[in-house]
Amino acid sequence: MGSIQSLKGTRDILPDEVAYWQWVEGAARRQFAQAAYQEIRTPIFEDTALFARGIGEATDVVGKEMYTFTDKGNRSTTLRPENTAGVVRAYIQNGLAAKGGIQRLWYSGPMFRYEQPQGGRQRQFNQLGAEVLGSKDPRADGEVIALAQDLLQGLGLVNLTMDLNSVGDRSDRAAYREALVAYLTPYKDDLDADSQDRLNRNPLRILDSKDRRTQEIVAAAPNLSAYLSPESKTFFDRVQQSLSDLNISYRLNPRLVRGLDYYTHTAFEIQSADLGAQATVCGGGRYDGLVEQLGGPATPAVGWAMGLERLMLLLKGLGPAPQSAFDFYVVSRGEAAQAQALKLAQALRRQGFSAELDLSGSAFAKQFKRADRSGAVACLILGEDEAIAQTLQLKWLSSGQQASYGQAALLQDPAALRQQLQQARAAMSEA
RNA sequence: GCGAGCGUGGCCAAGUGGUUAAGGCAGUGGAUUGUGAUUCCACCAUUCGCGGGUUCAAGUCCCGUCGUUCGCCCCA
Repeated sequence: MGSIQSLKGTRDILPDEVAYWQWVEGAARRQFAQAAYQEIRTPIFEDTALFARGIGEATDVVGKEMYTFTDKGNRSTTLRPENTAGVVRAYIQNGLAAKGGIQRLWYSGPMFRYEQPQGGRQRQFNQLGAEVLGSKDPRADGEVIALAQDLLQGLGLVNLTMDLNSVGDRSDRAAYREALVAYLTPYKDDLDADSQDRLNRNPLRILDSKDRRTQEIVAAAPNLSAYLSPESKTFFDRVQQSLSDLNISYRLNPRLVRGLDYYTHTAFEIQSADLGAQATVCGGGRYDGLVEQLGGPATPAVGWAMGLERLMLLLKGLGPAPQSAFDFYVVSRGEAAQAQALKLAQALRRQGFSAELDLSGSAFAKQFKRADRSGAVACLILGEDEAIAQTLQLKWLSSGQQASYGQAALLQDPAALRQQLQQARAAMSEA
């Protein structure tokens, strides 16, 4: 080879695939606008301390997956591995809390984790996310989850399941952690190696180990739900109530423990059986302590993040992305006609039509073949004869019908032309 | 970071040590000097991810390396 390749775990999204991305982005943008969520764009790299403090030193994301480097000013800098910490930082720094009320935010963009790539997992990947800051109302949890569900459903994804759990507040978890460690310690030697390691560092993660022996041991472990305070229990009940009010189905999973330390109370994951080991399409929950932990005022919050590459894998399995057909393909032959075609294409675009100009200069037969494949609704033909007469032929590609127009006359009534295109398009989609 | 599989043109591939690396799709030019299909012809990899080794001989065997796929870990 010798030529430079994209780095491991990164990939190009080529024009054919971009149709899916634009489809998803458009749907998300509309959905968020309807629910009064505003877009926020934060930097792709941040102070390393933001993630260390926000996500938690003991997590795998911080411990072994961050792209961290020292910049020329000797600052420890990290490519964001997720965006909740960044959004919270922006919320605090820009005084959004002081504006009062509830902030509903969404974002979309690349995240970076140094991991072994696999289907549905890359080193640079894109997440779409929603965050509601400033509400401790359990309906906020319901709203945010419904938004994710509606978006996925609107894209035609129906074979998804959602797991739900409450991980309680900080003191609930501390009490549970103690009980869990007490239960697991006698079995220490029977746990898988990773779980043994986690016994001190992050024991809750042992709950969703995939190791069979560990699973057997964990099956009889004390349940987190038994350690929830009455307040936490009530809150979780009300979250579930709001989900059933919204007709959202879910499965209670007492083992669901998410890998980022900031989660409190609600935790959920939306999964697909069609993604192999990377089943989670969307994950999130409540993080009532994070804003304060990062130096802001005590602020309850709830949100989620969706893995767009995983979403694309699912959508590709369902069929092609919807695309609107192109209006005109312009073919020409002869110097004078070619010049006129160039001007014609521009005039069409200025009237709001889409027009692709054939630049090949090859035989008409070849140009028509390309017109056919371009997906255009109609073809405009300018040859030597038309150049002299200042006319053009308009050919409807699906019916083959063709008519002659004066070059100036074609655009005299754009509304009528637009209507004709619409009719031809409708006929195309019927066929 | 660990374990296993795979790497032949833009894409899909045949090839399992012996002279010139099948075939299909796509592409380009032509048969058709002004009309999309079909058909036909021509062109399209001095080289099999990369580097080294074994051999008279390597796409084919060995080692390394890079990439990729699947699983673990973890997550979106």
